[in-house]
Amino acid sequence: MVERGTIGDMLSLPSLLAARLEAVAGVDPELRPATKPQFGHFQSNVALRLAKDAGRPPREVAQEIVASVQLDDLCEPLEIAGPGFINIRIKASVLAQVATEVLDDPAAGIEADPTAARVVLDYSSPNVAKQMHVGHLRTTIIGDCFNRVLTARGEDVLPQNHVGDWGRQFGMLIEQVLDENLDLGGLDLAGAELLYRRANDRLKADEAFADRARARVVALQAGDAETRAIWTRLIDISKAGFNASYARLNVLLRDEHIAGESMYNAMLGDVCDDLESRGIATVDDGALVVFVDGFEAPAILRNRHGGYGYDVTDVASIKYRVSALAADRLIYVTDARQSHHFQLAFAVARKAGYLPDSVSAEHVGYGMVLGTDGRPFATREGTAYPLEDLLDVAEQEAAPEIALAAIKYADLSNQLQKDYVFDAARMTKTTGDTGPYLQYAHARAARILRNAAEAGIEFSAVTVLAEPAEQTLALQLTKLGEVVAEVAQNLQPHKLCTYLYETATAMSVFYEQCPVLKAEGEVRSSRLALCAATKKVLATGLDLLGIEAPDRM
RNA sequence: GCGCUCGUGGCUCAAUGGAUAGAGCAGCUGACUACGGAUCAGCAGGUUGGGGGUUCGAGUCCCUCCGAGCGCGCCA
Repeated sequence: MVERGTIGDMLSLPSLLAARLEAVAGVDPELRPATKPQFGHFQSNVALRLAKDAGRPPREVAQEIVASVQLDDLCEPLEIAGPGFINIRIKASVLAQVATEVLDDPAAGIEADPTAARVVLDYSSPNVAKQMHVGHLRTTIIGDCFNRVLTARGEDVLPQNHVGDWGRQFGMLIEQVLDENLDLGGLDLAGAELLYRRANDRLKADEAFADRARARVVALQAGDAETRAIWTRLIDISKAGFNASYARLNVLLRDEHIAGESMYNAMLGDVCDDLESRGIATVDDGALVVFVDGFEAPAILRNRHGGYGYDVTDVASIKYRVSALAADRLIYVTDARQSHHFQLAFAVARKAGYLPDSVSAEHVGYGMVLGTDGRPFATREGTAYPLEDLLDVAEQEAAPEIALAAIKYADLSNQLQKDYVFDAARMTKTTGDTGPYLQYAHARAARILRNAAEAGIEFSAVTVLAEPAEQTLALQLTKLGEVVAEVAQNLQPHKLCTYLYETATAMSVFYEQCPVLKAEGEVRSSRLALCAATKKVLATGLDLLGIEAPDRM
């Protein structure tokens, strides 16, 4: 048997194996999950690499390692295969023990990062007086997932919703409100968007109106009371609309996370003055700009008309988040097209000293949402597709809880930078690699546990793992912690999706091959414990994706 | 013109420089008086866009070409 303190309490099973192998091999054994079941549970290729330097046959080197490594307490006898791979199979009793540890751990094996720090996470960022559209779906879902994953790792996550609540569009909006003598009390976000369109149409057609709109922007910036009051009302109307969408999406964003563009407005002048006085920013062609090595075009802090663009706003946001919010890590979740902009903003902030080397800054760029025709998802008129309508489309295929799971899983389960096709019929299927399939596997485990409870059958630990399907599932359950750690580091949610899909598949195979309630004695109680651990892992993992795991479907 | 992202079965996607490139969908064969089959088992389907190179080993790294999408100073 394994001594107490050698598993779980101190080291995860893979770390323990790696440490024992390294003690013999002298280098990191690069332990990997086995690529096929017949190769065992884990494999190491260390002999292949050592053999090259030593000028000896790889299998001979592998033999030496196998002969001297101490793994008898954890593993079946090691095997050497192919050109010199060392294949490792964990003992069933050890698998049972680590599976039980997952069951007993409230965090299901997810460990806090000892270097946890403050993460400022920028996502969602809708625009005032516009409904959220398909483009906001991804940033909101992805950001929400990062929020949950990083929080689970013990990070101090501070969401920042960079709402578009400032800029020239407010001149025309407010002027249109005044012209129409509009009662803002009866206006919702959809109505505000119509107002936006009316104002925008008129701006193009009516030069006098355009002049008044420009003057209104000046009044807004100068703090004119009536102008500010209308501006504030438009923001409140928009926030109510955003919150309705957030509630429907079941994401964690709240009003307190709103840090709109207007918040940085007062800082922009100071940033410009600071950078100009230190010679970092220079006047070029009438604009105040910063040239950075590696970038052909400069960042434009202030245009030739004295206006501020989004380069300087994001530089200010970096400065603010590092100094005032004490960020140790900055993450911006926006579409991939803004990649260049953020690399430039980061470079300017580094050059200015606003972003010290101790603080990391990452732009997570995601691809577009395409229709089934392979083109950007848009309305028939070619305008952006409203988010609420998109949810409606999915809910025509499945109940809201299922449809939302389908959408989120489809969004998170492929590499973020790729475009993906929004195919409501496909993503809501309950077979295959979909959100609903994962929910179903969870519901199956829940049903068995429910039936057991009704029958008064008790269980406590995983003790018997005679069947291959049981072993595969048990091993799978122990990997949640490392997968979550990897996602927190690399910000790739699809890795978690893949893991959960494999877990659901392992559960389904177990379900077919290993009757639980029809079994008896210790086998039954062990299988019940395995079901409980599976339910916990699936529910925990789905929650990190922002997906609910109902007990019944 | 420069830069970024991408190119893997009919379709949608995986794959830390490691073994015979894995899944799902669609197609075909099977398994239901069931812990609710919203499932499972199996078959078929691939010279990883082309060509070089590095390596014991390349879908992965380097070079080059082809193709797709997106960016490239005063909109955000």
